Amino acid sequence: MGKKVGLTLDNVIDVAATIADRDGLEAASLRAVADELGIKTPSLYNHVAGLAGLRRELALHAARQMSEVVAEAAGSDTPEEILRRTARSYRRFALDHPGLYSALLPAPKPGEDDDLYAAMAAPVTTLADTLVAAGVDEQQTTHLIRTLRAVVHGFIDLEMKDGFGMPEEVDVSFERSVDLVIEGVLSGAK
Amino acid sequence: MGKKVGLTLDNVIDVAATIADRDGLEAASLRAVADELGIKTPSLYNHVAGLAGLRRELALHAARQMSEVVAEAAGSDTPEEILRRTARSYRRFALDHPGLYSALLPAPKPGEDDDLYAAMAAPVTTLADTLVAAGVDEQQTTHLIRTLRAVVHGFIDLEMKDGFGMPEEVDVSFERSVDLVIEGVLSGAK
DNA sequence: TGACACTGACTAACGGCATTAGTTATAGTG
DNA sequence: CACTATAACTAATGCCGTTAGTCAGTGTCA
Repeated sequence: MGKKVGLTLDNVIDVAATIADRDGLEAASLRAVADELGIKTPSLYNHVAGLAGLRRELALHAARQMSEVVAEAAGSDTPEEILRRTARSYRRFALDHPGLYSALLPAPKPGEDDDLYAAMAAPVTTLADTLVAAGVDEQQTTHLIRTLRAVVHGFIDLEMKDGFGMPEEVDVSFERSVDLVIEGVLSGAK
Repeated sequence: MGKKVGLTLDNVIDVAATIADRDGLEAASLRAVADELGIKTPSLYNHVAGLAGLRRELALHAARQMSEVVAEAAGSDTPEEILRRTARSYRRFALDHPGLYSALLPAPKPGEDDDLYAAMAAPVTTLADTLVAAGVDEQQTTHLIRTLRAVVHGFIDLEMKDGFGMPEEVDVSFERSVDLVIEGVLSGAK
């Protein structure tokens, strides 16, 4: 039968990411990915360490893309604008790639998977630098970043899982949520 | 063999909730619940509509408990204090019952499961009433509640999935996040 | 060029889980 | 006391992940 199809890890990840974004992370099973690639499930083990490995690769893939997206947003004028654009980009990525975004949680423990941990920490680090550069007290940044992350992630998660009743004006709500927090963060402890 | 063990729906839910809170929602499988109850998996179908049905019952159970918890917090003096206590109670419930809290998402679509929808809407409705009573413009409450829910849920979700790097002072961060948002919400558009 | 190891596909088999269909004994009701 | 509904059961199917063992094509090196 078919031998040496010439499959690469990137190939596997791309297919898995597509399925995850289309049908949800759960749907990106080894079976589904293998079928889509035209191979049998066990053959995937030559590229990926089982389902857990596939999930890990997806998380890494997502973290890298997210880092790029967030890095692009860092090229603005004022700190407010940087934070606003970062938040918007973050949400846009999540809505465009719900499967990949889901793969981003849970995070690994600090000592457990250094590569993944570093990749996931990158956007947060960028944000931290921005805040410090804006004159925010370094002691406070930890708390402030947590607030920002909480608002943005919470909003996205509720939005994706349909936790909001009325479907309209969600964009407006997001803008207001982000503005409110940014304002509070930058004025409160400068 | 053993017949008529005298099992009730509440029994099933209690066991499932215990497993979910101890080992995670995923671990509350039909198999695990049946084993714990001393019956075989198919027998559960006499009490619950499969795994989806069990999850639905867990969500309903969680929503009712959450409503109680939130309702208790509504008995404070100032609107600020009500909101603060509500946020704290919400988080405490999530940390005490991580499995049940997970079952609370995703929410059903408005027309899909009216009982569950109503149960899950109750805490939000309580909050909305509180805000309006505090003099917040009714037009704005939708946005404001979304902000509050986003911060609280986002914080909890990141906390539970270990999305925060440093383990210490998470309580402090939560208080600051909530205070910041409450302040902004109540002062911004009163 | 030809032997040879490596790679990456395969088949076979197992175990966990959810689900459905069909069976049977118990418990409550007339 | 018979009858019916209930709530347990067994048996069987299918999906999924995983492991072990097999085998053919690919590239390398003497």
